[in-house]
Amino acid sequence: MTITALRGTYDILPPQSYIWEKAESQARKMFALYGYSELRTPIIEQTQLFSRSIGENTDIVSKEMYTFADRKGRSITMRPEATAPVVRAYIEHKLYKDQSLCKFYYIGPMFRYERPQAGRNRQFYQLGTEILGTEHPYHDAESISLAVSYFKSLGIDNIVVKINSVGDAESKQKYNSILKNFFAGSLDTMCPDCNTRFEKNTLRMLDCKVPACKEIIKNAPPLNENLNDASKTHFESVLALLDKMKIAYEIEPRLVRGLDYYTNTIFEITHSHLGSQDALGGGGRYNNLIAEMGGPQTGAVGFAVGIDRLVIVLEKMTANNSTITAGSDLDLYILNLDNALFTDHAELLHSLRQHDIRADICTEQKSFKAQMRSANKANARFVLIQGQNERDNNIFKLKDMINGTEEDIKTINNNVDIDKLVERIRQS
RNA sequence: GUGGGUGUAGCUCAGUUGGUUAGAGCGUCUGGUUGUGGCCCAGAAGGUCGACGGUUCAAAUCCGUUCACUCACCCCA
Repeated sequence: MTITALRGTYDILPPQSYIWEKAESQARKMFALYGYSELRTPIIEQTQLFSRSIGENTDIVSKEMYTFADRKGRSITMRPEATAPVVRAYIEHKLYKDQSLCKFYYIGPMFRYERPQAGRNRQFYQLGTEILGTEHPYHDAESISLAVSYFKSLGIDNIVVKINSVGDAESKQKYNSILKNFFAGSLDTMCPDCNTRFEKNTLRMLDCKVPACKEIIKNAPPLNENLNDASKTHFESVLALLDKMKIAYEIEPRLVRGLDYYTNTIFEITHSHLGSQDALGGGGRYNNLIAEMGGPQTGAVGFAVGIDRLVIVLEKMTANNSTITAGSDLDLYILNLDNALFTDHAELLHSLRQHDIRADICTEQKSFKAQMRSANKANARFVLIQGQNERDNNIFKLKDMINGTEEDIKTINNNVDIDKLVERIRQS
């Protein structure tokens, strides 16, 4: 039996890899534009980091983590998300001492042990940002506007920004008890999931899709009417900034996220071309996490984009119009017509590449026609032809593959004037 | 973890009520007069029919088991 990639993991082959490169390089451009610096954290961390930050009772921690014991019996987990590691690094290196505000971005693989489906894998990729050391509503709005601008810069339309506020710690706690009181009487008519959620994460009952539960949820006291003044003001400021930036959004009072650390603003960006896993990105504010993890009491906000899902959308776009194309074309392809000349050609190839000419050489001894076919397949702009005939006449032939013409390039002792040749190739 | 769908050539897929040597298109390779690509034409290579077991004179086809892929639930990016 041949060895295959693990379930939920996959190889990214060309030409698909060009789409990934494009998505990532465009992200780096946008992050630079908005003043973010890259922060790379390890893929493995102490298990505690995630169980404490994301929440012991969340789905991610309770059933989806890649956790194992290392050779000394320590519990190690492959990161299921990047916010906790970034916060850990922020605290570990006391970055809050350098400046009041830190703006970071990250790009890399994350791991969750789930059943794979459209747009969901066990090793998946995220790019995202975190702004640490701020409670200012502007930074909530900037996170959203950055994500939206990034998608637009890739030519993606049809995105929907969904936004909500879960309020600060005080509001969350208060609303939680209001909800418990409300649902307590109806538990026996609600689904098993809702019954466990009632104990572990009451907020998420609002998100249930079972029809019978929905009926009951409809009459639940809405989240946004139970925010305290500070939370309400913060949320309104965020919305006002989005309005100023002309970023469209939908307020989703039932939007709840499955990570415990969120406070105040939470948001999600969805796209209609995706399957049932339609969230292209999401994020929110976490004002208490840094303090809970042993840092100063200071706020932060961030978002993450699922690159796998983004690539799905981009692929569907390129199927219609080819905005993003593969780019492995050659400037020059050197034929191999006579073994005695091969080392000369290899030497020439080497110096052409040192002059930034994209070039390659045929190493197979096959027919002229077959070598020309290879040159054509490699999408070479020019083909360099030299067999014994040309060698005897002290020339190379340079064939233009677009119009089919050939010209002679003079050689002395089978050396060309490399600068002239480079210039000639660049002209086209 | 639960449920549905699908496994035949490198890729996309045909394959009759079980019946000779399992096919097509695309791709690959080689030719179409001495050393010239694309287009066209010809030919070739390439398969343990996902794996294992069963029924049968005979299985890609029927049955069982298993694995993988895929979609959905849960949840998330």
